[in-house]
Amino acid sequence: MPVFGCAESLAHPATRLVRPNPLTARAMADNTTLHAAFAGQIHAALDALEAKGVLPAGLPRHAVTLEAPRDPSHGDLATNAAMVLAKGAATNPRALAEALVAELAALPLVAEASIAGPGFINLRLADAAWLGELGAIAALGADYGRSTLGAGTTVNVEYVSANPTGPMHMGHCRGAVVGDALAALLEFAGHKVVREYYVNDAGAQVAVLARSAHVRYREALGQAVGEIPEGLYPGEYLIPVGQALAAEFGDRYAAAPEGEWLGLFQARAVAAMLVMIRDDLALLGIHHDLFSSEAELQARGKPEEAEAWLRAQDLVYDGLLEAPKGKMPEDWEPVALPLFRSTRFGDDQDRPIKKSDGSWTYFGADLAYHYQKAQSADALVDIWGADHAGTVKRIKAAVAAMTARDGAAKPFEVKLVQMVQLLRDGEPVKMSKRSGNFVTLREVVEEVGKDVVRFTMLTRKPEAQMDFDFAHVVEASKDNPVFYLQYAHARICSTLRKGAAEGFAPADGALHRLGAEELELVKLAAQFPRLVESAAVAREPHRVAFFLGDLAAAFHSYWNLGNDRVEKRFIVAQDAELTGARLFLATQIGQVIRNGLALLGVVAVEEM
RNA sequence: GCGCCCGUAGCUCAGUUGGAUAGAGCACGAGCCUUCUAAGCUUGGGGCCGCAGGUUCGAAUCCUGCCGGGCGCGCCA
Repeated sequence: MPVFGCAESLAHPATRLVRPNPLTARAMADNTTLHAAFAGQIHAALDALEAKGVLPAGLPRHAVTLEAPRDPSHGDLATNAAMVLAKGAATNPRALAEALVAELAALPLVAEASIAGPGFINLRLADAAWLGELGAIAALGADYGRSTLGAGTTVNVEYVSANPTGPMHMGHCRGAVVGDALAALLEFAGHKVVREYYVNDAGAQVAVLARSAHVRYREALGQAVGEIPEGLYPGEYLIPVGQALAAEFGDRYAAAPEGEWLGLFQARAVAAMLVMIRDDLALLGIHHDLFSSEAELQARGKPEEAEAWLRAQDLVYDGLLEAPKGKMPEDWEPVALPLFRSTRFGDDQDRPIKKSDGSWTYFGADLAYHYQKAQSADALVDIWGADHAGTVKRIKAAVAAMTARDGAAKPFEVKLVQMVQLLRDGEPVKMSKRSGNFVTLREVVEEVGKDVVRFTMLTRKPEAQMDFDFAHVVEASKDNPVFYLQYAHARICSTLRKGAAEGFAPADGALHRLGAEELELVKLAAQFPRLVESAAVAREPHRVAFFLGDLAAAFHSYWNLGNDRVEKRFIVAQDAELTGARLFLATQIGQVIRNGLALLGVVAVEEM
């Protein structure tokens, strides 16, 4: 991440960056992380070089980075400043690095500053710097890692948005979890977040739902309906809907023409489906702030408004729809339809916003819907299944066009979530849509548990395909990342319990007693605030899961030192001072694990 | 045919948005339990980062073209 890029300046206002020594107890209380503090120090050092005339004033610093080197032997922090700025300073990287090192080495918490390779500057921090971070974790507790990066701007995250025609199934699961974790991550990173669900209650699908409910309604009235007709939803979940309709309306609509009951049954059935969907989502701990109805959007004339404005801009015109590019339908005929000029924004062809019967296409309404969302947010994120990848360009085009209406176009991203293949003992689980025999979210959550489902969905980057094997995700071994992480936390808790039973409490009075191995653990945990920020910027919650895996591994590794060396155990009975410091360390590592798991919506268990 | 995603150890995947000698788990080999949970840890071998060019101080990462896999390509949603 650029030290002085725009994200960084949002997060850490200039006043903080120029503070002479941010690494003080007071700075810690302000939630200044070590990383942010040293970004400021480098800035200050470069200013000093400018003042001395070593560096020309005003060189762009956006490419300057400060990061923890991959190889810990290189030090705690590294910057490429000398390499990046050497050309502009008309000198070579090493000469500039030497000048910069002289400035940085003088800082109180820098133990060592050295030049490496082509001109990297490696900083090794004093132990006190890391021990201070341990104190910061304790002071901030559940807020450790919380960032001001988002600067209070509002991000609307739309996720799930499954058609309200049945229960949630596993096809919806990954997007639901990724969206929900992303929402939590953005909130933690300082954004206001709106969690939104778009209810497609206006299209052909919900008419089919209403007809299906009507069959179940007649069934509830005692009619023999036989097999559910082809093309309708056969699922048994509509039986109670039919019963409720029968109880409410008696036989009034049993033989009535469709026109008399379709709208009514549709509304009743959609409402019932939404109750069911919310219950299903609640099983995963997912709660949206807002359910937006497509039918309502249309009733308020929003698509018409959008069309009128787009026509005025010549972004919608009446034209001939191009033939589909793939396999050609036999009944294809060219028709004139109102088309949005998405080709101007890189799409392959212009896209219809209305059907030939005058009703809105999904896209036509969706365009107006996104404009509606943009009015109350600074940025939009949609989480979609990969099967909708083909429509990304048109909606991005539409949002760019529509939001330009109010000034600059709003940032808008579509995150595609790839398919999950369900396996049972290595064999694909067969799903037949025709019979309505899909694996529901509820079944899976009830079988393996909420935490397992959520964590597993986040153990892969969203755009990579994933297998979900029922046997593997509940396995109690280190092969299973959910378990591995929970086990680390449970170990910490059991250690604290045992310590308490023996009369020891965590204490920060003698943290200097902690050795090199303990500091390694602290250094890793201290990466958490920066990780939160980079994961939020990238909109990638899975990074939190991977970080926690690394932290758990480091913890288990440290723990096992005690196998061979009794003096490295957390509880050293004859040394209360050291035990207090170690238990303090354990407490704070546990805190970071909890904070990370909280972002993922996973409960940290205290014993297993 | 076109668009999007993916291609990294035998397998499953990370890779800090362009940084230093590309990492972890599984599997395979060798070790560690009188213990705060061995449900764990240590250690060894294993790589043309799909291929070929390009951009620059520097590429697994960015650009172009191929190859292979997945998803999609009606006025459906």
